[in-house]
Amino acid sequence: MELTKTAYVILGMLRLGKRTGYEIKSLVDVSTRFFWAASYGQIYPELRRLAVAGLIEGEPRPQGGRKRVVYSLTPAGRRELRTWLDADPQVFELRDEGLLKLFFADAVGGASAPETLAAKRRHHEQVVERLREVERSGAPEGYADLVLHYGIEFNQWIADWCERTRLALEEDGARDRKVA
Amino acid sequence: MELTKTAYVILGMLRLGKRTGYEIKSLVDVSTRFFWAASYGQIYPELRRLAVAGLIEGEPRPQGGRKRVVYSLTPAGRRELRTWLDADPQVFELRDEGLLKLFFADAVGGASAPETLAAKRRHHEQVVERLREVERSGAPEGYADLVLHYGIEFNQWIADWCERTRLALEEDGARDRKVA
DNA sequence: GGTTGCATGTAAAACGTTACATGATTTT
DNA sequence: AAAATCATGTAACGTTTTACATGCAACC
Repeated sequence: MELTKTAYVILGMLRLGKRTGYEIKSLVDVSTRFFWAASYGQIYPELRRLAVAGLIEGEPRPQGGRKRVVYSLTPAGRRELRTWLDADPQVFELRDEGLLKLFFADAVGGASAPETLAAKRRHHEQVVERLREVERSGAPEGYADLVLHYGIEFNQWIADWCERTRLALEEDGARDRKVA
Repeated sequence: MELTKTAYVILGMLRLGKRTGYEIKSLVDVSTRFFWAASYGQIYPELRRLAVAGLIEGEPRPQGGRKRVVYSLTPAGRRELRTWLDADPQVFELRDEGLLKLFFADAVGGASAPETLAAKRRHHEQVVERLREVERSGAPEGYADLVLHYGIEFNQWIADWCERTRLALEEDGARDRKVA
């Protein structure tokens, strides 16, 4: 792989038409952000690099006195996107502080596990709600819709696991207290 | 938060006794790696910083001519770990290239969605198998066990979603071909 | 005698976020 | 007139990975 993953996010976001860097960022923020984020600090320099590499083309389209550049895929960029799409996905990374806290919850002098589970559950239920709002606010077509549903079901599954596990822990605790 | 998350991984790994940097890395690699990784490049410098800050203590324990330092929590370090455990988790980050490819799968000239789903499924099923091996190779106690089961169920859920969705796509495709 | 495992460490590069700076246009 | 949005960009900072370097000990 020669291009960064951010490059593919940009190529992908240009697949359906011309976009400015600002529009790309806005699209990312309402769609891929939940599984692949990108900041201005990545997007603007990457747009330059992709243009130099001939994978995208930028044309100045100022609106009034406001400078503005819209980018579009070149045939080479479209091929590059296609090649990437046809290869097996490589990256799946997770950073889950809640799970880390649960893992260490046997550390002396505390009973943090149920509260950690409750907090994690709250977090994922909030994500579910935000995604449901995205869902309501205009149905995205095709695969975006599929991915949105994945996000909802995925976060709901995690929230449910947390609740299920928290209840199991509390039952264990109750049994222990009864036995003791 | 003043400490890095890596610092808490180290404090947590020291909660049950003395460990060398090498042992901490080995523990991470068979346990938290799936939701929180750490490299030597993070661990060794962080051990220094934590020792300077008085949260851990290192004592030289060479074995033969091989230099070796075992670290343990100080009371301050134990307090710091406890405080962190009692606070709500902040970080939940995901980078899922397969989902990104699925999201863009409507790009011209390809039918990559089912193959992307199949590849993602294979990946998560491989993770499930690795985790089941960890499970067999000695039952971890307490919350580590809980987290291990989370990992298995979580990856299995994703694998199942992929298969379910892939089949739905193929049915749609079959119907389209019949109608057309 | 060679390979694997134990053990420590660093340097460079890559990656990513945050904060800042600037200024026009549109909406309230 | 103010606030929000559109639009571009950079600098500093922090994090993380990768690759390298070193050497002893244990096992085969």
